[in-house]
Amino acid sequence: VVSRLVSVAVPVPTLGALTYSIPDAMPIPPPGARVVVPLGPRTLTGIVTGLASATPHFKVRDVHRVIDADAFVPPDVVALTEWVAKYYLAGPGAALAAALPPRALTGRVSHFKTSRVAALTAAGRDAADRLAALPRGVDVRAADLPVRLRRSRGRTGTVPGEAEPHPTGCAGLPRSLASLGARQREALRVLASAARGLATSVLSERGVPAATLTRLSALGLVALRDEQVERDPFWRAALASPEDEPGREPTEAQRAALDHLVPWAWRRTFHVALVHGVTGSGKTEVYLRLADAVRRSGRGVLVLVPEIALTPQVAALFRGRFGAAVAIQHSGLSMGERHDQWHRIRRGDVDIVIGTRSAVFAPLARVGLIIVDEEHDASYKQEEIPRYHARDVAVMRGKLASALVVLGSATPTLESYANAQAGRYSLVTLDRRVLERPLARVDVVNMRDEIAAEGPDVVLSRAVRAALAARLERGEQALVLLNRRGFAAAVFCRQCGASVDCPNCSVALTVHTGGSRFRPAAQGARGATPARAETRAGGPGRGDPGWRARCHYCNYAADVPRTCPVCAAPYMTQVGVGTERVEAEIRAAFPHARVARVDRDAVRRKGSLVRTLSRVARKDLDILIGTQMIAKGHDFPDVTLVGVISADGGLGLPDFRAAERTFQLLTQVAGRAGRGERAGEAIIQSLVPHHYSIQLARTQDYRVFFEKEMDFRRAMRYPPHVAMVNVVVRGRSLSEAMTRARALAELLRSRRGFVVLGPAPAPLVRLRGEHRAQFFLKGTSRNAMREALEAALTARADLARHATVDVDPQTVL
DNA sequence: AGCACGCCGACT
DNA sequence: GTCGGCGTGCTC
Repeated sequence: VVSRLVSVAVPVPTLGALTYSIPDAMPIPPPGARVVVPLGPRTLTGIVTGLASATPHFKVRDVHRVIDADAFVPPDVVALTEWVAKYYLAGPGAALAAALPPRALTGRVSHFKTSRVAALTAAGRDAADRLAALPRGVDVRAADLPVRLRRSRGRTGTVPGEAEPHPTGCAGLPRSLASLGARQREALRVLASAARGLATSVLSERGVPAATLTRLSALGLVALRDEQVERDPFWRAALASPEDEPGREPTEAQRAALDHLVPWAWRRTFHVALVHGVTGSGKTEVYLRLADAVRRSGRGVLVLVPEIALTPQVAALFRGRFGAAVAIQHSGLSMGERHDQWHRIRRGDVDIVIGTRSAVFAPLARVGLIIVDEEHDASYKQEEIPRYHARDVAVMRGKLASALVVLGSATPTLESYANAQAGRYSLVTLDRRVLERPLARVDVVNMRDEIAAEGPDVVLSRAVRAALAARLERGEQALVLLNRRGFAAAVFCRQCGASVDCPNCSVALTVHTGGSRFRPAAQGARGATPARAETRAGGPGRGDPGWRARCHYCNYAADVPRTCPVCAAPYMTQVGVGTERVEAEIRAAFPHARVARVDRDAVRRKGSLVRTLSRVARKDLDILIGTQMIAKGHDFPDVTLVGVISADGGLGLPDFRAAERTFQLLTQVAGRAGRGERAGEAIIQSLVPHHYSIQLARTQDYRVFFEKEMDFRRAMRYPPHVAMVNVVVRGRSLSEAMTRARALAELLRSRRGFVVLGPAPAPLVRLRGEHRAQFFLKGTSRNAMREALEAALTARADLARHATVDVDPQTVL
């Protein structure tokens, strides 16, 4: 008797693969096919992961329906998600969900999204033609335009607004083209070039709001219809058209890199290469040529980038070089767009996929090359279940597909560089910038000296102010980095010392200027402390609606109190500088400079980041202030100065990667300077200027940093010297969390192959109202840790529900 | 994740 | 006296 049992992964985070039977009347679905199954009182869609052989000791239920005769998710991607589920101790359903477009399983059965499309009607086309025929700037008079429009009689169920061209220029026209506003005319002009119409979302990005279309529709000039369209996610990457020079010969270093990498790609065996190329060394050109070679050999290429919205250049370059053969996957796309792209890939319409971390699961066939650009970037780690690291998943996918995996960075993670040193990866080094452009000179300013000279409130050092002034004078651009958003980091009482904390989390609230136009009174001259924030002195907190205290973890917000909530003293003082404060200082110091800010608050609106970045590219901005967002791989040739307001933010954190993060950030941001013809300069402000991560970023000496940091990790037994797992346990009180954590840790301590450290209260001891305790597993055997954890979490499901397991944690807060 | 069951506060 | 809060358990 042939087994008619299948394993099905269901979109339920904590559940393993479940066994169902296939009724005789149905064909056995292959791995990757979707099936509709009953689960308790529910009915949901799952993915077949394979045949189930065992004779179960529970009653097996029938599959309701087999949706796909063939794999919906490619079988190798199913295998990859099974590996992810195991490695990261997530349920197979959760891992599979990461590989599917959003709501593929949980949404409605219909997977098709429609777009509202606007197109010109006959009358609209007529009107657009007439408008186009008019010379620009001519005042349009009603009498010249014999188009008559009448309002809909409003019969229900019909398209409102029929228009009819009037035979002659007749008097008494109720409406005419002359009455069309500028927006409406613009809409007609834009639509005239799109015979089949344009999606309203596209139109709104081009400055035609939906209201205008509704109005034109009522006038009968535009017809609105709902249509299933192939959405083009590239329209939003308006920055696009970076200067691509495909004809240019690769540099000698690029040639050498390709001579090493291309043969590996031909070999069709699994191999990992680390490309360590300094900022501006032309890694992207290597990727493009390598991708071209692999694509020509009939195999697929997967390109992972940290965040497309931040670095649209790489995607745009690939799109420019390879055109429609490229698909894009990232979180900035609408659900419909992501869905479309996923299906394009699955159908085999493309052979190159570019995307953020989730694209590592793209349903691309015959993968021959996987590129992980900026492999050090923290955004490759997903901080929700399944807590996978896309770089590591990429390596595993390469292994399963016998593909070449290329990891690229100017500041590789210790993990990757250690693998290269150990010979597990090959190492390709590009240690010069293209065209022999020098790396930026980096200076470190000791802020203690500045404080001594200028007072405790100094934000911009004399060196940074002078350098900014020089850039403005020369018409060059500057980036100013501070990796902390908001205006001030905390508010505290100078009488009793109490700080204003989040009621739900164990953190101080951050002061924001709020969404209002309000700018802090920054009337000070050079060296003044424009936004010195004391409530009694007219700073924030005097009931000004612009000032808010916000929690960056749970979004709690309150007005900044003017008196101390504890002792009622009116001496609330702000401490710690954020990007909003930096912006205020710079605007005060350079009132004529064109300044913009980029951080998560400033770019909340869709497209505003792209707009700001393109303003930099167009030289429409002099100074760009921002968080690490501005440190990513941008290529702005006229930026000759990078200022770092404080390099110290990360160094105080109780995180063993603090130094590595600081070194990476400083090296990367310094790499934004001097990429064009003029040399660049970076100035780093710090209270601990002699810290090795700062000093080695100054000399931009990766190798020395690597050796030094590896020594530290070895001595302290931290990754990559050992493997680590972090377990966070939650409870209503800290003692409850600690009790649970102790019980779980005790179950693990009896095992061999690793050690258990803790439990202890987590650094963020309270988060969103929950108390948190944590412990670590450290050891050389991931298998031992995984098996022990699986056993412990299964044995104590009551504890497991309050525990979160993070394998290879990137942050231990 | 849902959805049910099951015990403790403020209302018809 | 009930409605409903979410803690706990279960889903092939």
